[in-house]
Amino acid sequence: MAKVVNDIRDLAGVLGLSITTVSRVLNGKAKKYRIRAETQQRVMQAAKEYNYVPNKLARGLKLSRTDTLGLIIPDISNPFFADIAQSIEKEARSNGYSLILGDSGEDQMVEKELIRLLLSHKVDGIIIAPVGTDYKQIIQTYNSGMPLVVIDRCFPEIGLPFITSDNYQGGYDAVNYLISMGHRKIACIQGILKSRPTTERVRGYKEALCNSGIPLDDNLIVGDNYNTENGYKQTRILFSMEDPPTAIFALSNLIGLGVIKAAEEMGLNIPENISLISFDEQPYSAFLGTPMTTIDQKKNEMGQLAVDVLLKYIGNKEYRKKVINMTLKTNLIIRDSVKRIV
Amino acid sequence: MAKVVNDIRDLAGVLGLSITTVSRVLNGKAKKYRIRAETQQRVMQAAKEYNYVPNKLARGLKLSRTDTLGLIIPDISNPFFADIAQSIEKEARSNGYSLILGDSGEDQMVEKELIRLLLSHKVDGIIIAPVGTDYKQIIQTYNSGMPLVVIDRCFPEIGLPFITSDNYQGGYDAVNYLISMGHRKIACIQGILKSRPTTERVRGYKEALCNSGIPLDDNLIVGDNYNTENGYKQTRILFSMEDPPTAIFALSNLIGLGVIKAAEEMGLNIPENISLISFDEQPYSAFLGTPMTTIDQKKNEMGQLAVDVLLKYIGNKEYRKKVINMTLKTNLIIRDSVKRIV
DNA sequence: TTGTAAGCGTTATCAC
DNA sequence: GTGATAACGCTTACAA
Repeated sequence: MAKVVNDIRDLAGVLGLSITTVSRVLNGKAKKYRIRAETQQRVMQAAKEYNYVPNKLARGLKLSRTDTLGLIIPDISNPFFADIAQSIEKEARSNGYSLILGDSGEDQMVEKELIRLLLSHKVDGIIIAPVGTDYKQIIQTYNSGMPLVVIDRCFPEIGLPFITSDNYQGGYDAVNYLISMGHRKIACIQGILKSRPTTERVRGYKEALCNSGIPLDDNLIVGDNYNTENGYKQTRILFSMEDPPTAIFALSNLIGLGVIKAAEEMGLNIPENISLISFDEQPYSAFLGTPMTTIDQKKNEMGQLAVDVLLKYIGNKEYRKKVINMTLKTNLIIRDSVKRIV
Repeated sequence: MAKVVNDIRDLAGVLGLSITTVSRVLNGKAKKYRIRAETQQRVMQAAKEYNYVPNKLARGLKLSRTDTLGLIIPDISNPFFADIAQSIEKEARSNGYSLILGDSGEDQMVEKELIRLLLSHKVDGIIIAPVGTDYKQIIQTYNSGMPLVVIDRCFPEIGLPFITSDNYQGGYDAVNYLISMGHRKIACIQGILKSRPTTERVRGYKEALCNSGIPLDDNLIVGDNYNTENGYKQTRILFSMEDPPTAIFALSNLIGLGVIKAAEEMGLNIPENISLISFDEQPYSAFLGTPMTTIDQKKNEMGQLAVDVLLKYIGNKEYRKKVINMTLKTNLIIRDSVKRIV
């Protein structure tokens, strides 16, 4: 490896060929231009030998295509999003795309900044699980022509393509199960207030109660964040009431963990003193102090579908006219955290 | 917003200024070139109004700098790496860098492909938690001049900058604690065999035994992967022996989960029948069936330091001569998964 | 079957 | 104070 090759120009120089020919071979257009088999061989071999790596900046500038997707999520340390990110990265890569990752930290301002960054990096498309409260910039980005798919925290009212779980049904199933186990005083600890997963799960919660003729008690619908602290805090408050609920419906795995922490501190046993059902199945769900009854979401499918839909938008401008809205079934996993009461 | 501005050229056109002037203002070189305050105002305002986003491809091509870092990790669904990724993304962004994420899936071939991709995207630097067995391409990338920092799975023998936990001390502390609780027959379920965290933790394990005069039994050192399945499988095997260990040292949080699963299936109680201590503290560690005694690593610090060191390499070519090797203290968190025996 | 040259959107060098 | 222009590395009409 005597000469160092930084360029397609260098490579062409070494080979005594023109840049054009080298480029054609490297891009698999050899037969289209009837390039001699021997020439082809030599080019391929030299590229390998000199470890030539094409410059995607230059390529992108010329082709208006960077082979790069952007992903924005609210919290990668939440295993729900980590799993989604993993399936997205895998699906993207197997289609030849690299992934720029942004973690908004549930912060609207950071989300805005991240979108700008992705635009300036000229990503070919964006997958975003938004903070969930303000969609102005997202819709604007979409309308500017950028292929974009929303996951999890969707805004169905504004015609953006999205892929999400059937949060209504999940909420309904969870609460209906609690009711079938004899519970009537059921609390709901919400995630971010105006986010779709929260509103839909709460809608399912209400509908399940209603269908069983259980009157709604607004004092039992509490909280405003998907994180552990919120689960902890709200549980402490709920159980300082004179007539606490017999069951809690936690709207995320992290909230569920917070409930457990609070219960432990208060010397309350799950499910003896509190029944608990939580959104998001996790590897550890089965191994908790009380194996937890959960609502499982199809995270892998969500990620994969998001990429596949996005790639269709990218590959076919006409496809944009079809607005894709997918809703994925959830799955109730029954374990031991809900007690049958009389 | 009548005219759509895609370009600095368009922007200059709208303003009736030259591209040069606009570029200068936008890059904060206004006073250096003594650009009139009014002109400056007009440029800034128009950029905002027309929502001009600079093209980082063109910029990168010109400046040989993309404001982009690459991160390669073996498994983002492992919360240990998810946490690290989060701190890296945050630290990178707060320094003006975007992050390209690759998940190698513990696959050497994928890792190679990902490195190539990062190179072709012309990232300014790379942070990598390698699969851990083959470092040929990594060292080659480093030697080619690419700023690069290795985390977690380091190769201290080859002079690459790295940041890792003090895995030896962590292993020593864990096993020493088990010994102090009366255990003498202690199994160790390893992660990937030649990876540094495994070899170092095992070294700590051996040293602790040795210091207490407990003879080494190679049959108790088993397994070869950081995942749950390995923990499960090895525990099943260990407890099919006629004289099983009284304690298990699990070399990752996922392995620990596998141990729990196996124990449950075999009707064995933790810590009554098996004592367990596991590497990696997680949010759920305290809430498991038996709250788990763990070795905590400073994940946030690791991510932050990795970025900071990398940025120094990027900013100062001379800095390369200093090879940075950092080792972060671990922390034993005692809970209930280890029983005192006589 | 291969080569020449323009252009992608920026920034930096030189000129005015 | 401001502007014209070359160059970054690549792809692709257009030539030959």
